[in-house]
Amino acid sequence: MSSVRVRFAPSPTGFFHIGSARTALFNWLYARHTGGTFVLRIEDTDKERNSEAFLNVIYDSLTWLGLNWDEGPKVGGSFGPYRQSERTDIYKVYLKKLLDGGRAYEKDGAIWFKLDGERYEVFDEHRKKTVTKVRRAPTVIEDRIRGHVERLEDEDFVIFRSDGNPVFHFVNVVDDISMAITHVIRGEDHLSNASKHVELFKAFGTSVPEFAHIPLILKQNGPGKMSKRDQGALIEEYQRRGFLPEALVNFLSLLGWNPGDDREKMPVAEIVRLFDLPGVNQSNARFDEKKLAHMNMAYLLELPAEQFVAKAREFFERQNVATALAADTGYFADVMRLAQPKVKAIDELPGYTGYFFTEDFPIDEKVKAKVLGKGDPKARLREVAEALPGWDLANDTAIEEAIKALAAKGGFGFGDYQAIVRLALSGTNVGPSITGMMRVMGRERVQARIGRFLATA
RNA sequence: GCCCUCAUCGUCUAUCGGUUAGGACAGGAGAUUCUCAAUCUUCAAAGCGGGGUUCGAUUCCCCGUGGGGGCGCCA
Repeated sequence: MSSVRVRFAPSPTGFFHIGSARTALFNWLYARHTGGTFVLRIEDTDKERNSEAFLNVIYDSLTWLGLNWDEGPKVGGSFGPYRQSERTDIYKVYLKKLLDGGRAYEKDGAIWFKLDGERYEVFDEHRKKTVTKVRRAPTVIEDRIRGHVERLEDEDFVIFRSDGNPVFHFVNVVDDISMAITHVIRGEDHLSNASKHVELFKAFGTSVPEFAHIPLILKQNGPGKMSKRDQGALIEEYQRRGFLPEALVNFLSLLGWNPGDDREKMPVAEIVRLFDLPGVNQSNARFDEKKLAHMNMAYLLELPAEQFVAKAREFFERQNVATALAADTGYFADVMRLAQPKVKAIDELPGYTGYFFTEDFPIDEKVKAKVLGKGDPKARLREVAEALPGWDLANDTAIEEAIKALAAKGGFGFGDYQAIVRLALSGTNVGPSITGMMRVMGRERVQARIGRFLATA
C-alpha cells in the first residue's frame, strides 16, 4: 500500500450528479492506480441544506458505479468520524490553534481567518462598500494539472459562522490535515478557493497537499457547466434507465482524461492501470449523451446473456411493465435473448418487445397499408398458416429452410413472406428475425396470430 | 467590474518544433441481412485572430478574442 491518500468529499444537498461522479471516479482511479487509500468524507456542515435522503443517494450512486471507499461512513477507518457534523470537537481544537497563534479573530459574531500583512481600507466598486484589504504577495498554488498558479488572497474570510458552525474552507483544510490527505483531486471550480486553503495550511504549519484541479463537465447544450437540472445530469437517472455502470464509468473516465492512444472502450481494470494525473486534460469537456449511449450499447452487446436477461427482468419489474406472459421466466428470457443484439439500451426493451407479452398488441396502420399494398401478401400468409403444422420450430435454420422451400414452390423468395409474417406476429415492421420470433412464440401462438390477422385485416 | 483558468473536426480527443494533423461519437454514401439494428467499407469535417522566437510552428512567448470558473457567515 502506498502512502497516497485521496478523498471524495461531497455534501448531501441534492441528487448526485455526473460532475461529482467524475470527481469521485478520478480520485478512486488515482487511489487504485497508486495502491493508495480512497476516503469518503461527508461535508454536511450546512445543516439547512443537508438531508439524510441525499446522503443515501451518495452511498447508492458510488456503490452502483463500483467506486468503493476504503475509509468513510459505513466502513469506518482510523481517521474518523467521516461526517463533518460529527467532527465539531476536532474543529474546536484546530480553531484554538489559530486563535492562540493570533491567526483568527472575532467580528460581527463570526470568526475570521487573519491573513498575514499590513491592512488598508479601500472602496470596492463592484460590491459597493468599503473593505479591509491586506497588502501581501500572491499565494502560490503548485497544481499537478494546471502547473504554477498564483492568486492574490488579500481579504480575511470567515471560518466560523455566527451560528457557531464552521465553514467549508476551514473544515475542508482541517479534515485534509487530520485525515492525512496527500492529494486533493477536485473540480476546477475550486481553483480560486485553493489560495484560501493554501493560506490555512500554512497557518497550521503543515505541508500543503498536492493539488490536481480537474476540468469541468459542460452542459450538452447552452452555456455553463453541467448542473443538477440539466438533461442527463443525475446518476440516479442512469441507474433507473438500466444503464451499465461500467459503461458510464468508461465514458466518464474519457471526459478529461485519455490513455494517450486511440483506445476508448476499456475494462475498468485497464483504466486503473493507465490512469495518472499527467494524462488529465486542462480544458473543460462537453457532455455528449450520444457517445454515452454508444458506449452503453457496446457494453450491452457483449454482456453475457444471463446477465442481460437479469438486467431486463429487473427493469421490467421496476417499471411495472411485467405482464402475465412476462412472468414466464423461460419465455421472458428467450424474448430478451432475441432482443439483446438489437437494442441500444435496456429501457428500449418494453417498447421493443411489448407484442411478445400480449395478444392485444397494436397494428401499425401505416406499415399495414404499405405491406398489403404490394403483391398479394395475404396469400403468402395463408400458405404459411397451412404449412405451419408440419414445420419444425425448434431452431431458426429449420424455420428459414421451411419458408424458403415454401417460397420456392410458388416461385417466390424469403422476402415475399418476411414483411407480412412480421406484421401478423408483431404489428410492426421492426424487430428481431421472424424465424427467431416464430421459434420463441411457438406454434400455437404463431398460428393464432396469423389466423387472427387473416380474419380481421 | 476584479481575479484565476482554458483554446485541434459539430462533440470527446491524439500530436510532447518537422505528420497527407490520427482515432472515436454524431452526420453522408455504399456493402451485407428477412425488417430494424449491429457489422464492414467509405466520404465530409479542425489547429480562434494578430504579433513574435525559430531554418521550421497546432506545438514555445506576448497581445487580443472567445469559452469556463471564482469573487457568501453555500459547499
